[in-house]
Amino acid sequence: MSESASTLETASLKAPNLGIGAVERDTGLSKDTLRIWERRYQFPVPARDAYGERVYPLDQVDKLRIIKRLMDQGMRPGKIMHHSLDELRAIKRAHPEAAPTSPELQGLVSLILEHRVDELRSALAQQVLRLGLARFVIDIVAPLNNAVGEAWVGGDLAIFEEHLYTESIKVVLRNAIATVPRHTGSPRILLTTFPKEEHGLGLLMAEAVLALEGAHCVSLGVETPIPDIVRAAASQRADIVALSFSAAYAANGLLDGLAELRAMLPRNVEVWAGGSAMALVRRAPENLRIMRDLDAIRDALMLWRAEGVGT
Amino acid sequence: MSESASTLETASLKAPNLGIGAVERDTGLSKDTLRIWERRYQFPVPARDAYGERVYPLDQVDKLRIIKRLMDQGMRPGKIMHHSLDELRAIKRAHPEAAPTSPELQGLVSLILEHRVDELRSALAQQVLRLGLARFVIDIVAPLNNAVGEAWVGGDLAIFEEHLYTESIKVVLRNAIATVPRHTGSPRILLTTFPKEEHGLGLLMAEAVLALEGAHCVSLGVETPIPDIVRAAASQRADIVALSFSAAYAANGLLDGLAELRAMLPRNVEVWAGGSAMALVRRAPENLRIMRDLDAIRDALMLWRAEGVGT
DNA sequence: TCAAATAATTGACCTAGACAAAATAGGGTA
DNA sequence: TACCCTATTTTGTCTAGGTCAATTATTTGA
Repeated sequence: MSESASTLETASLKAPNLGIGAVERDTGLSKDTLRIWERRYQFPVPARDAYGERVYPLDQVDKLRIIKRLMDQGMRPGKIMHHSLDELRAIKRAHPEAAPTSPELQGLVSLILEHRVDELRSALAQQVLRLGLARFVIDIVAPLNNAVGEAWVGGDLAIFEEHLYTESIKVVLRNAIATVPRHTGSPRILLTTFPKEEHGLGLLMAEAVLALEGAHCVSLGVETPIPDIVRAAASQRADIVALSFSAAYAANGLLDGLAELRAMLPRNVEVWAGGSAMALVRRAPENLRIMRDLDAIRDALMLWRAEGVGT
Repeated sequence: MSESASTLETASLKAPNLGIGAVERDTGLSKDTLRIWERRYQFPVPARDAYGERVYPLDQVDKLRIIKRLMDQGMRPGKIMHHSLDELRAIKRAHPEAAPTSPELQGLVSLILEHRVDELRSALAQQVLRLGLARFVIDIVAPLNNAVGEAWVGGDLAIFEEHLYTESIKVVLRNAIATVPRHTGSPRILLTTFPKEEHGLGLLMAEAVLALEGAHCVSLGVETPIPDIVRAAASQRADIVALSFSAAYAANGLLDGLAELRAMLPRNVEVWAGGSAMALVRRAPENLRIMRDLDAIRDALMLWRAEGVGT
């Protein structure tokens, strides 16, 4: 409602603050959460416009984004809310999630930082050729994702740079997958994510690994409602339904959703879940397989084949 | 909070209703909107669980989805809310947005309906070869999108079938774009969507048309915050920023967002907006170009080149 | 040292009212 | 008839503060 109109048309940069709806969009924190944090932790502290509506300064939005990222790694809001932006970044550096970055990866990261999209893309394509698709995904893309995430929290990477990176990886991966001969083989695997999970990169990485092993992959893209996953599995005669969850996925819905899906699916269809969402580590629900990393996917595939069809 | 746990584990299908959060996800209607509709129009009429929380039966969710779709075409909630599902579908059929479907398209639609993904994909690829990429996008993909939308509202198409279709088109388009030689040419065009606009198909269609004309396209993918679009345009030295808006895009944010973007961008960078969002037809804001269809993109490109660089 | 019980934290949900922006309808004029 | 300007709906987003189940942390007891 607010969030614009404040336009002064003075040609130079402006738009110094955002309404609560815009902040919800840009941070992924619900309006409810934003309001209750303000009450409980005295942060954020938005100004008010002429109509009494919240107006968030940009630096507070930046801080909210970092807090969200730290929470995705398991920290609790009450503990970190009162720190300054710089302190939060220091905390982050003390809790690295990535393995120590190899000089090779560092080279790719600098290409991203310098916005050399074309060079990045050909460097990536070259690595695919050199390592093969599977090793490329496991040894390059996965750690690179972590490194990019780190850089983002560290304040060294803008959102658009992350977008540029993600798009490049997607292009390279899709091209590589397209070269894998179309396999009529088994098992038949349906890939997708739950609603609210819009990150499709993990899906693509899984598809690359699976397709390479000769599985018949059908991707629904992201955000398929659960009843439709069930219908799609039936129509595609899927042996396995594979779900991907990014670190940002709302923890609560995850286990519930998986249980719901499991219950609606025929018993002979397996459910595989993977990704960097925290909720996946805690407990492993019954009757479904959790993949901690991409290598686990290959192992699971071997296992499935060893067990024979229809187990 | 509700939305599961009700699991009876009776093996057969269940999950007959959803909490308000799940409905928000699956319909795209905000919690606020769902609650106020209930107050104003006596629809939806969710049951309440043991804690007094709303529990929506599946058929009401279906009706909400249709209503959302009709509103995306410009109808107003107060007018259509009280009709039954069948009446709504009848209304829909009386307001077709698509041009009369050619038998050729009908063939593709049946492939979708019969879930013959592989055949659909090769039929599409074949059309690309036959017509060329540009005509394929303009004469096949665009009307096919409409036809699929129609079928969905008519109740003939499940969500997962739409996903299957969208993924197929994306795969075919990306492959085709990848074969276009990487052009270092001008103009340099940055493509993306605003936050909350997750439909990337329009973007891909535009990219296909533009790349074919020799423009240098850089896609950021979907949902880039406005300040980051500005930064990306600078870093990529873009001459043009192209935005895509699907019919489902929240009307209000659109014009505001475009004005904001326009104000933050240097004057010599053009802003192009296209897509099927209703808000685009009404008024054409200053200093930016609205594309009503894909042919308009080609015209605009010619015009830009005729005007010469740096106008 | 480990497990069970208790306490604190957290976010999703609730009601109900206010109000600006957008869409429609009314009325007068060229 | 076409057009513009002004009411009058209509609509969704925002406000406030309250409740509560589920999760996480801490203490206690064996």
